[in-house]
Amino acid sequence: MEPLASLDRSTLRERALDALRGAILSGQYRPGDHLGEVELSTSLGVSRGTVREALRHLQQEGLVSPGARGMLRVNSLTPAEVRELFQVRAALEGLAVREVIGSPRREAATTALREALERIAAEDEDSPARIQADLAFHLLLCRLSGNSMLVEAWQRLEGRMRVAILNAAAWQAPMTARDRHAPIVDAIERGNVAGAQRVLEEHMTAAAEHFAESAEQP
Amino acid sequence: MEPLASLDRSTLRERALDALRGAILSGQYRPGDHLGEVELSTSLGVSRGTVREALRHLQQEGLVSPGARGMLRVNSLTPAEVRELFQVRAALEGLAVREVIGSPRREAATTALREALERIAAEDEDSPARIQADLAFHLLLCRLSGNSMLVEAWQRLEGRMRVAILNAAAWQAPMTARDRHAPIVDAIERGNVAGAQRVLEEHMTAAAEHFAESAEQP
DNA sequence: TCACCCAGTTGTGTCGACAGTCTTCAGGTG
DNA sequence: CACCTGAAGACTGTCGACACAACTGGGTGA
Repeated sequence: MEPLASLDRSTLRERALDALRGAILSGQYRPGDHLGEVELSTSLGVSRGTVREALRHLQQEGLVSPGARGMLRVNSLTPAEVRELFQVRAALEGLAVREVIGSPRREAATTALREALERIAAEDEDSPARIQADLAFHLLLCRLSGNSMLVEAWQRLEGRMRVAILNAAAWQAPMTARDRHAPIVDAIERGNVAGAQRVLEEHMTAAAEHFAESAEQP
Repeated sequence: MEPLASLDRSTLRERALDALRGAILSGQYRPGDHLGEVELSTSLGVSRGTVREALRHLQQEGLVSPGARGMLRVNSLTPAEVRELFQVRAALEGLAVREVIGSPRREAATTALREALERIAAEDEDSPARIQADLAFHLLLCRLSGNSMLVEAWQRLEGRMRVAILNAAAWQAPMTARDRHAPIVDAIERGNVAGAQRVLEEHMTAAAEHFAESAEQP
């Protein structure tokens, strides 16, 4: 007789948060849509206060922003903001690259990054899972730096990144292609700080332009 | 007859948030202290729900973190986290420096930064106002980059920075001295990217060590 | 003596209700 | 016809109460 699976101890607030975040990131709510507390609480089957807390959390994540009379709306990013966002990402991941290369665990790190590369390649192009794998690669890079504050800062940007990606109706496969990411890992393996940073920078700039352009013609 | 001053339209939640943040950052609550919803709501004279929302906000700011049974406690940082924090700051402000130097408004920026420098010097050493002015200088640097996402990312770190500073019982005046910051502005004025970044990096490293050491012997 | 059980206390989690505000629109008034 | 006025509707802001889980301390039986 197998042991019982441990019970789900998450609070309603957490589950509501996940549900709302998922609904927004899956495109169920489009940028500009109004998220009413009453409507959401009835459809989720929880009280308004619980929904409210989840919405406030999403607000701090940057997925929704307050409009007139405190009413929350799904956020969207201007092309300029998209470019700015990827600049910040480049700065953060640049630090990550420097740290990874300078760390004694560089070998193990490259191995882990190559595995993440495989997981990207294993997903269908244009699928949400591929986006997830792509972001997971970059997050792993941050984690491998061993800098927990860096990881936190990056994760706080994640919501907005997903908004930017989501707004790009036409998701171009080349953006997640192996040859975009592999050179980064290669440079890390060789211990080439300048090279890794340059490749990363180029990747971010290209991505920024791609998503910024998509945001220009809604 | 002069026009009436516009009324304060802030919500109770915002005021509770400010009050709690101020209480923590002024040292009224020390790291590790338990922040009970009931206690706070009675002393602030608002309902638990309102306090609750403010606490959740502080949680996302990194000022408090959940302990056993979801009870919130005032956060403290380990020396390692302090060093990591300042590394991230260096990366972000490094980007800011690059952007400011590359922007056409570089002259106006240096003027503004020098004014901020004056405001630091105008405050008494070892005073909270001086810490405020110091942080304002760095925030201004980020703002002048024109990158709103950078500003946001920096501000999300601000809470934790203040925790780190607060934990350093002995605030050493040299940390906010003019000769710590002036070289940064000088290098920006000269358009010396590498120099500005190096000075900034040194400033951050020195600050990190200072605050990390203070955190080591509580 | 020690393990166990059982209130009592102290927290947070969640809810439903009331209050206040802004918008909208119909209707009256000059 | 333009404008002011009032009522209705749709929101969010705020509150108090109940439910529930975890720790605490003392009593009980072997």
